[in-house]
Amino acid sequence: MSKSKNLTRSLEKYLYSIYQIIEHKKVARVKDVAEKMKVKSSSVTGALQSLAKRNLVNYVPYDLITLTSQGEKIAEQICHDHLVIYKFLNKILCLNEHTSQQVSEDIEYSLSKDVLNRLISFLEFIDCCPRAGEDWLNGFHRHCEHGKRNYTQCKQCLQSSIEKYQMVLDELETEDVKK
Amino acid sequence: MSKSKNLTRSLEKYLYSIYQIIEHKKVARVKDVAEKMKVKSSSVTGALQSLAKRNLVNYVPYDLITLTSQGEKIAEQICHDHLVIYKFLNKILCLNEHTSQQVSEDIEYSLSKDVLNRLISFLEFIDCCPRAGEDWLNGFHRHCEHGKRNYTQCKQCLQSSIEKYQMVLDELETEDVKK
DNA sequence: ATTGTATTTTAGTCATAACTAAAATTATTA
DNA sequence: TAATAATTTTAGTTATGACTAAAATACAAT
Repeated sequence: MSKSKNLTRSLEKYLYSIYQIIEHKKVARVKDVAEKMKVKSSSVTGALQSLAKRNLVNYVPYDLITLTSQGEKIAEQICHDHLVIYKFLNKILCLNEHTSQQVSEDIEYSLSKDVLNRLISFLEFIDCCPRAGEDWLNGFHRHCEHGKRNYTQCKQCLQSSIEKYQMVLDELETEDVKK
Repeated sequence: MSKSKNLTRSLEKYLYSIYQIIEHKKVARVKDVAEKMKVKSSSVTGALQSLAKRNLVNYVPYDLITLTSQGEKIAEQICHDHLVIYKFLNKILCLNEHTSQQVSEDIEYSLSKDVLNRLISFLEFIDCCPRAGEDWLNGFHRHCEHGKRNYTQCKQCLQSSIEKYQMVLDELETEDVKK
């Protein structure tokens, strides 16, 4: 019933933080959330009351914090979306773990399902397209460092690509024959 | 002096909207901003007063809205960042213009210079790496529609890639000889 | 069990950023 | 130019989400 629509960005972050704390430390207390979110405990209480109204956490004053199944479902979704963006930033754009983590948390809430699905597809495609893959990404990372095209490396890359593609073609041929 | 640090997300959006309106219609009035931002005129007045305090707009009650050179500089930066994200969403992820526009506006404020620069590099790389380019992107767009790898198309793609790479290699060779 | 420390909550404040309704100003036109 | 229409501003309200300070509760330790 109560859609995630009503959830503000701030509350989503609280929910996600609680989920993570429970994952790591088994139980979550107000203090943990306050520390994680760099916020005062009193602010956490306010958020908990809001989340409880929306049936996402079981709020009992002075007690440990737990998520309702609904809250857990949303947190898992957030977690998943988060990971997609993290992977894109870290694996494709080759940003360090810390930056990727940070940015993916900030960004996530403003991305629609459309965009997230395209990112997932893109990650898949990089993995499965013979023209992309690890070595191609390494090419990109060199490009980031050196700026412009390096002729020697470009030649080497294309030569080994031709060999690799030939092999993939042979494999595809074999699979075709089997059928 | 007064850094963009003080600028809230909301005010940045106002600044950007004003900039765009001036670009398109030569002059900006409160009403235009209100319409563009889907907000009441009274909210615009409040924002203008805030922006004026930060020396980003020249606010004279009842008069036309103009940007200070400082405000213009920031707006241009926003515009630039915006375009980078738009291109990534539209050209690489192949999202339609409307979605790309929408999302890039929402997202932009949560991306650091690091990320934006990497996105720029990535767009450049897609353009200049012989293993990527238009036809490769088309491959990705097919992948988005069909889901998994299509053997026939994969074969065709690899075969024509081999030919293309050979040509690029020849070109590189020629350039090498010149030197 | 009482005292002292931790934690959590309540109550009240502040800033942002939207809103409505009414007043003020500017523009239009009869 | 006087009246009407359109625009803009002011004043006051609301919700979110942070904060502080003080009160309430829980936990530990003597």
